[in-house]
Amino acid sequence: MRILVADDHDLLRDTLDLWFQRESIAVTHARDLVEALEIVLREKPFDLVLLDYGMPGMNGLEGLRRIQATDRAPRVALMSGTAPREVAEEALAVGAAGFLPKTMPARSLVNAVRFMAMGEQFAPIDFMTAPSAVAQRHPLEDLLTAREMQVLRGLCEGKANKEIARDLDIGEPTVKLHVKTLYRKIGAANRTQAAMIAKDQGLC
Amino acid sequence: MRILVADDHDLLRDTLDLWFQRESIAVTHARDLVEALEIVLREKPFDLVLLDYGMPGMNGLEGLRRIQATDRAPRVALMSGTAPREVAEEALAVGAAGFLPKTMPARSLVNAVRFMAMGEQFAPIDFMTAPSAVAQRHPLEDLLTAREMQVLRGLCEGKANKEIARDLDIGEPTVKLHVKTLYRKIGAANRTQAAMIAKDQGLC
DNA sequence: GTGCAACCTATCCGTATGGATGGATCGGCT
DNA sequence: AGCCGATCCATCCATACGGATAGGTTGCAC
Repeated sequence: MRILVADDHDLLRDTLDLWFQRESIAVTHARDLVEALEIVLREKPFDLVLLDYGMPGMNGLEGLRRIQATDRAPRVALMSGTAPREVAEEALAVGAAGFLPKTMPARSLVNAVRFMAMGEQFAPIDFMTAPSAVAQRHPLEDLLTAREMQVLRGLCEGKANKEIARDLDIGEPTVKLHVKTLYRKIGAANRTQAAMIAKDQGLC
Repeated sequence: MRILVADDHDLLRDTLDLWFQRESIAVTHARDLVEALEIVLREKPFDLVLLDYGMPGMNGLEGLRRIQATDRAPRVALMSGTAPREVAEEALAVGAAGFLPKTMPARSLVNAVRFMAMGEQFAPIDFMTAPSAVAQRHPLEDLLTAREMQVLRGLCEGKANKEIARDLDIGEPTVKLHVKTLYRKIGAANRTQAAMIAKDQGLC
C-alpha cells in the first residue's frame, strides 16, 4: 500500500513513518500543498493522501478540493490537531476519505489509514458526536453583566419578574431594569425572544 | 479471524456468511441471545461478536451488557436496521465495538468488521451525524390542534397575540383563546414557557 | 479626587397578557 | 336528528410587562 503524507511538521511525519514502515506501508512525503499537488500529478496514484489541515497552502478546505480536482487521488483524508468538528463534517461531506485528529493513538491511526484505503470513510466517533465544542465561548456572556445573565436564566425558565426578584433577592423594579437593558443588548423585543435567543446560544 | 454472528434472520445470516467466507473469516451462528451467551462461554474467545439489536432476548442494550459481562468477548458490536442513532450512541458509550446499520453495503460491513476486530470503534459517520432522526413524531403534534400549532409557532418567534392574529388572519380574542388552551395542554404557565417547551420538542 | 460602569430602588404610564365568561358557526359522528 | 370538537368572536378584569425617568450606592480606573 502506498500513501502520501503532506504535513509541514517534521516530527510528526517522522513518527508516522516509523509506524507505517512497521506495517509495510510505503510513505511519500510533502511539506506543503503545492508539493503535494506536484507529487500527486507526477507519481502513480496513491491508495490514500493525508493532508494536514493547517499546512501552508491549504487555505481551509480549498486544499482538499484542489487535490480532489486532480482526479488522481480518489482517497484524500484530512489531519488536524485543532480543527473543530464542523470542519471534519464539511470535509466528509465534500467527499474526503476521513478525518484524523492528531490526538489519536498511532495504532488507531494506522488502522484508520488501512480502513480508508479500503474505500471506507473514517472519523473518530467520540470526536464527531461531541457537542459542537466550539460554541465560541458564548458571545452573550461577555456582552451581558453577571446580573443580567442571572436574570436571563430566569427568563429562560419562564419566570415572572417578581419570581426572579425573589430568587435573586432584589427588588422587582431592579429586575425590570435588567430585563429592559438586556433586551437591547441581545436584540430581543420581549421576554420570549430573549429566552429563545439564550437557548440558541446554548445557555439554559 | 473468528467472529460470532447472532441474528434471528436466516437470510441475513446466510448472506453475511458468503461475504465472510470469501474474506476467510470464520463465522459461528446464534439465533438468539441465550444461544449467543452459551456459545461465548463454551467456545474460545472470538475476535468480534455481532449482535442483532432486535433479536429475541436482547431487551434493548441489556443483551449487549450481558455479553460484555461474560468477560469472554471484549469486542461486541451491535447490528440493526431500525434502531435510532441514540441507541448506537449509548451502545458505544457503554463500550460496544461498533454499530452497523443493516443498510450498509456488504463490502463496507466486512471492512468494518475487520476494523473493529483490530480494536477500533466503528459507526457509519453519516448515520451518527444525522440530525437525531427520531423526534418520535413530535408528541405535541397530535396533542394540539392545527390552529394551536400555528399559534404555538408564533409564540416561538416571540410574537404578540395581535401579530399572530394578523398572520393567521383571525381576531386577537381567538388567538388568546388558543394560547390559553394550548398552555393547559402542554403544561405551560406563560408564553415563554410554551415557547421553550416547543423548542425542546424540536418545533420552531 | 473625578469619572464611569455596574448595580440597586422608586414611580409613572400605556399596553399586553392571562383568565373567565357567553355565544356563535361548521363539519364529522352516531 | 343530536352531539361534540374545532374554530371563531366578544366582553370583562386583574395583573404583568415594557418603557421612560430620576435617583442612589458601590468599586474600580485614571
